[in-house]
Amino acid sequence: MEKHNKLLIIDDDKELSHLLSEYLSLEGYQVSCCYDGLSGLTEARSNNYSLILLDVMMPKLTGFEVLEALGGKHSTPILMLTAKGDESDKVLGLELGADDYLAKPFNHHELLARIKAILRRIDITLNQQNSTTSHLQINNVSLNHATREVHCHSKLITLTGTEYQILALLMKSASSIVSKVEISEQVLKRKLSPFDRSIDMHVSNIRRKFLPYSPSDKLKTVRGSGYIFLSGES
Amino acid sequence: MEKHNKLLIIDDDKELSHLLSEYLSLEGYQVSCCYDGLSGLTEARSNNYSLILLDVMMPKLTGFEVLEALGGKHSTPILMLTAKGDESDKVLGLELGADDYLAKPFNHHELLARIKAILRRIDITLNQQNSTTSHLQINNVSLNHATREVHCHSKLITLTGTEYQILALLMKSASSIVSKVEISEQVLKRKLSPFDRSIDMHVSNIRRKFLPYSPSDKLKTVRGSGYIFLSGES
DNA sequence: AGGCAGTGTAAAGGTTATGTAAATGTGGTA
DNA sequence: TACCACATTTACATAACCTTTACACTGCCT
Repeated sequence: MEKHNKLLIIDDDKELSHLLSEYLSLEGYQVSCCYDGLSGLTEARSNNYSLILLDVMMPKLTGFEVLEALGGKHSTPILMLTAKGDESDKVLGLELGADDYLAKPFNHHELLARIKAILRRIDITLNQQNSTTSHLQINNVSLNHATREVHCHSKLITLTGTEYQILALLMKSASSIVSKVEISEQVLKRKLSPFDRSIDMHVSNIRRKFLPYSPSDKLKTVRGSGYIFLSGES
Repeated sequence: MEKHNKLLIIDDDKELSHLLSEYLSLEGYQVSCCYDGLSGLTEARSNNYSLILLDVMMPKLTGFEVLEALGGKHSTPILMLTAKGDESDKVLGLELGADDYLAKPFNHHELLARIKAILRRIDITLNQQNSTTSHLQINNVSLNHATREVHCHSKLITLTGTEYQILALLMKSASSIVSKVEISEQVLKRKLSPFDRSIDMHVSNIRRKFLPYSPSDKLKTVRGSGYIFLSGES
């Protein structure tokens, strides 16, 4: 993952921009400045920055107008930085798509902390998405929830939706018994009626599909209680 | 993509919690409350919430201690909400992993706007992941977002707008199942009604157009779940 | 041992989701 | 208006799947 360190400051107050620029550079950021809304908008659209610091009161185009022009779902996060501490302005800015809103004069430590917080959240979100692809692996059996694929000893096993859900449930509760009542309610979404053999059939089918790849039966029957996924054998 | 609407309030001030809870419920959020840091921490760890509102001054465990216990990279975003408006406290909270920091007493419109801003940024980050790239290529299929052209083995394939969007969505989410509900909402911009066969038709048409150029079917049906773009074959 | 309830599983039956051709609807354009 | 491109609906065939049935078997009880 590339590092987030390119910042864009859009503010007509050159003195403040330079101060900020200097401070943030020392903190390891690469800072560019625009001194009016119009050129700021163009730069912002380049999608070349990790975060934008945006002032409201500016010639040509106000910060709010820049926000609107970018549309509410712009990919670069925006921290508004303005002299007007008015509550309604804050709400307006945030609703127009800003990610944060800091009133001037501000503490530069707080600004830095807020910049870091926004960028950190993006990193966490991105990382999390990749690991969200929940892999459930026990011994030589692995489930991929995103693709609904099951592998045993790296061989693909094709299960139906119901079979997959039952296996997933048993693996999730590995080493503890799962009753047929539970399976019926959670997977089949119905009460278990006295002579319903569906679950037995599904379990039987799962076992058959695993047979060529696995010597030992992974799904153990607990007579009168339910089934259990065995974790502790090959 | 599921909706972000579960909030957790961790605050020992029951009156405020209830007020907030009521207000946020009206705004469409599903709100839970914890009245001390310890139970709050447990709930927070459940990973069951879209966002957490966290107070600092609490019995048993302070908000800062909760933050530290969660670790700086917790997946659930946290908005700190506290009576102490001290600058250094803000910085501390943000550095410990909070995403935002609002001092009591606060304007409830601002709170709502800040909640929305955080959740919106997460949505944007997730959606954006691949769609930013104007050129998407997987195996021998390539999309050019700018011209909306599709090539397979360098041969131009002409798709209609809807077909293109469906293919793009499937490719963007390559290697994970995309449900018909998602396709309907994101491409057709409407809820999927029970006997709507439009998506099947579009997929069928896409397949037909690819047929002359590609031996293997790239769009796999996952019965009962949706479709998935296969990446890993010729 | 005998009986019985629970289980394994092959086969049959029924149900639902999907593939696709064709008909129909729709919005834009000349 | 007629036409075109496209989206949607209809209709039917098919495949995938789930459930039921039937019978054999197992473990457990007396």
